[in-house]
Formats: sequence, structure tokens, C-alpha cells
Amino acid sequence: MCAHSVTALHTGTTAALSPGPSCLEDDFGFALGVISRAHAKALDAAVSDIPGGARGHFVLAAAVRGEACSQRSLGERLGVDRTVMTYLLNDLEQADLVERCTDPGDRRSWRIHATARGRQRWEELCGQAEAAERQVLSVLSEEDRPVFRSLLCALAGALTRQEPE
Amino acid sequence: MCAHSVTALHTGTTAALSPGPSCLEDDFGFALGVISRAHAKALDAAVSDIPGGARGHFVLAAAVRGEACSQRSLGERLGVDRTVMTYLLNDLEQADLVERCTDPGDRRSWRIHATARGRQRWEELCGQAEAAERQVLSVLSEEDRPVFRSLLCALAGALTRQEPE
DNA sequence: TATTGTTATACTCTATAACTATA
DNA sequence: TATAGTTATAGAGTATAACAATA
Repeated sequence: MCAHSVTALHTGTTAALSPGPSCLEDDFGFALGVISRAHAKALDAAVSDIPGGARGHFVLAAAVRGEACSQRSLGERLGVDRTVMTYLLNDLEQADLVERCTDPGDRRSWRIHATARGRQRWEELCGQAEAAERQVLSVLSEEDRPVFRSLLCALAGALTRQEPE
Repeated sequence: MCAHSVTALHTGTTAALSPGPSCLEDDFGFALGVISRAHAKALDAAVSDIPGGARGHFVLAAAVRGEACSQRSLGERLGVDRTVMTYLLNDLEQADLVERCTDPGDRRSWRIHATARGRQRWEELCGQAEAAERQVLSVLSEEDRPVFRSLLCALAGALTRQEPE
């Protein structure tokens, strides 16, 4: 359960060359870009019938979980401008995947709920999204995969919790 | 050296809810997006004086290492269209950071070399880029950070090696 | 007065198509 | 004939500004 292949590998690297990593893929930001693009490509193909592609899929996922309290907060979490959120939600609503419900606490804002069709579509998409994830992670060893995934989500969670301050 | 905090944490999650992760930050793609945006924001601020921002910084990094054999191959590695590479390299060349040198083996293509100023600028930027990386990773525990980084780079390296085929 | 959301508009960024020169 | 790079142009995507409704 211990001794992850890369854990052993990483001890004592990046010390030989003077400044920075030894090859482009060892640059943190570049590596992040490679993985993001690979996953975005796979996910976009998997959810291509959803308006807004991967982005629409995330909105749907938030709506299904009841985490879409307002267009603004959801947009900030997704890194999407509030004006873009309007168009995106128009498309998702027109596709009968989500609906805008009045917020009794604040009549300026919308709560985004998933429709019955949206819920069903989302459950179907989950399998495909997981396949896209597996495709990207498949190059890691079987023991490294869950470690990487956990750290990734822990980091994202911490960053999200930190940002609002 | 073992017993990573998250390694322990992850055993036995994501089994409670029927399909998919329990909150948006537990979605692989979403987590990837959160981290990418956070890092891109920090890096773009750190290298804002480089033409093309973070993207220009990666080109410069490749040029310094002698990894920029042609605009096309570099563009593919960076996920940038070849027509966009032309404009980007024009700007970097005009800023006296890189230069296009003829490839003796193929007179159609350019080899991108860093200028003396480009090399110097890159060494200065390395510290700032590392600061941006540290800023993002700071929310992880000190023992988790190198593990995550190593897995990230291993994954990126494997994906890059896999793509050309 | 500040905030949520909408709309129209302007802008940036990216890709398509056509071209030159090499292979 | 295919490929690397360039250029002009069209298109997609995004943000800015002004507005209405609500807090």
C-alpha cells in the first residue's frame, strides 16, 4: 500500500540543472496544461451533445447536486463570466436539462435545478466522464492513480474554500 | 516518508453516492480546472511582461532547453495552432527573447533558440514561476506536495510520449 | 448604494483557407 | 504530392457597458 513508484523516483531529482526543471514536462504549469488538454479533449468528446460541452456538463453536475445556488456563484466556481453564464443556462434550459427557479431568499437570483431529463442525462454521462478520466489516468500505475486523484481533489477543494476570502 | 495524509483519507470514499463524486470538487475534470485556473492566474501575473504571457514563457523555456525544434512540433506540444505560433514567435522575437534559426536538415522549418537576453530573462522568471507553483501547492501538506508534483509530471510525460503515435 | 441577471456591443482569441518555399 | 511556415480573413469565444429589478 506504500512505496508508490513515483514517490521513490522523485527523491533527489531537479537538483542537477541550475534553475528550474530539466525538461518541459517537468515544469509544473506545463504538465498541468498537458493533462488539462488531454482530459478536456476526452471529456468534450464524451459530452459533446450537451450544450456548452464540458462546461455545460459541470453546470448540470452542480444542478443535480443542488450546488447551483446562483448563476454568479456557480460562474465564479467554474471560472466563467456571469454574462456567459446567462447564455450557457439559456441553452441548457432550452435543452430541458436544467430550469431556473426563483430563490425565495433573494428574488434577484436564480437557483438552478436539474430537470428529470437532466438528472437522467447526467447519470448516463457519468459513466462516459469516468471513462474519459480513466483514459487519461491509464498511463499511471494502478497504485498511483487513486493517490493522484485524491491529491488533485484535495487541492481543488482547498483552493475553492480559500478563494472566497 | 510513507503514510501520506490523503492516501489514508482516500481509502473507502466515493462508494456512498450512486453515480459519480459527492461534490463538484471531487469531479476529476472540475478539480483539474480549478487548479489550472488558479495556477494560470498566478503564473500569468508572474510573467505578464513576456509576450503571450504564460504561453510565451513556455516557449521561452523550450527554447532555452533546446527543445524547440520546429514551430509545428512545439505548437502541438503546447496545444497551440501553427498559425498562432507564428504570431507568438513574432512577438517573442521582436522582444529579443528568441530567434528563428534555419534548420540545416529542413530548410522549410525554423529552430527556435533563446537569445542571451532570453536566457537571462528566463532565469529571472524561473524564481517567479516557482513562486506561483508554491502558492498553488501551499494548501497541500508538506509531504503531499512533492508526491503530487511527481505524479503530475510523470502523467504529463507519459501523455506527451503517447500522443505522437 | 450595491448586487443579480440580462442584453447589446466590442474585443480578443482562434481556426480556416489560400499561398510560398521546400521536401 | 505532402509538409513548414506565413498571411488574410472569418468565426468563436469572452468581456465591457448600460440597463432593469431587487436588496
